[in-house]
Amino acid sequence: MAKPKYWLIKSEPSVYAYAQLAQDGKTEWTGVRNFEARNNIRAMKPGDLCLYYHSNEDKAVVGVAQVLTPPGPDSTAPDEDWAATFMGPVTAFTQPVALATIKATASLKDFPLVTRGRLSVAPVTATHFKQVLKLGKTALPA
DNA sequence: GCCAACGTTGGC
DNA sequence: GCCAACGTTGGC
Repeated sequence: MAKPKYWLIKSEPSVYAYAQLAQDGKTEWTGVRNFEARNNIRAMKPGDLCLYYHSNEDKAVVGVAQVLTPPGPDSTAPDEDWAATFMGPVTAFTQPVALATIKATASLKDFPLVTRGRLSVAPVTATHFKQVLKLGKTALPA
């Protein structure tokens, strides 16, 4: 498979937590209602890896998800021009990486959670992705 | 629960 | 095409 791209996706744990994704095995990632986030979804391809951030209650990156399908229309808004993909679980972090930790890490100064707090789907560099994995004390499954 | 940040909308 | 008003998000 081609080299994956990396993303940050956000969800409120009370709406759809990572544990729910792990339990479901896959879910349609819907509800994005922001043009920039939509365009980011449209740039996704199967095999891309996503850091999964819990906003509000947790304020921490808690795991890694992966893109399962090419982006298509958001089935929750069939008459509007939005996008969605199916996501599957990859691994939960051994240790969640708190927003405060990310903000306190100099090399993550440009991480999208810091610079673009409200963007729900954002690209992440391979370097940042690896750093967050390390902070989460987690390795990707082989 | 408050408020700051920011994206979107709509009037001009 | 600008910009003020508004609504929503999300950290604190």
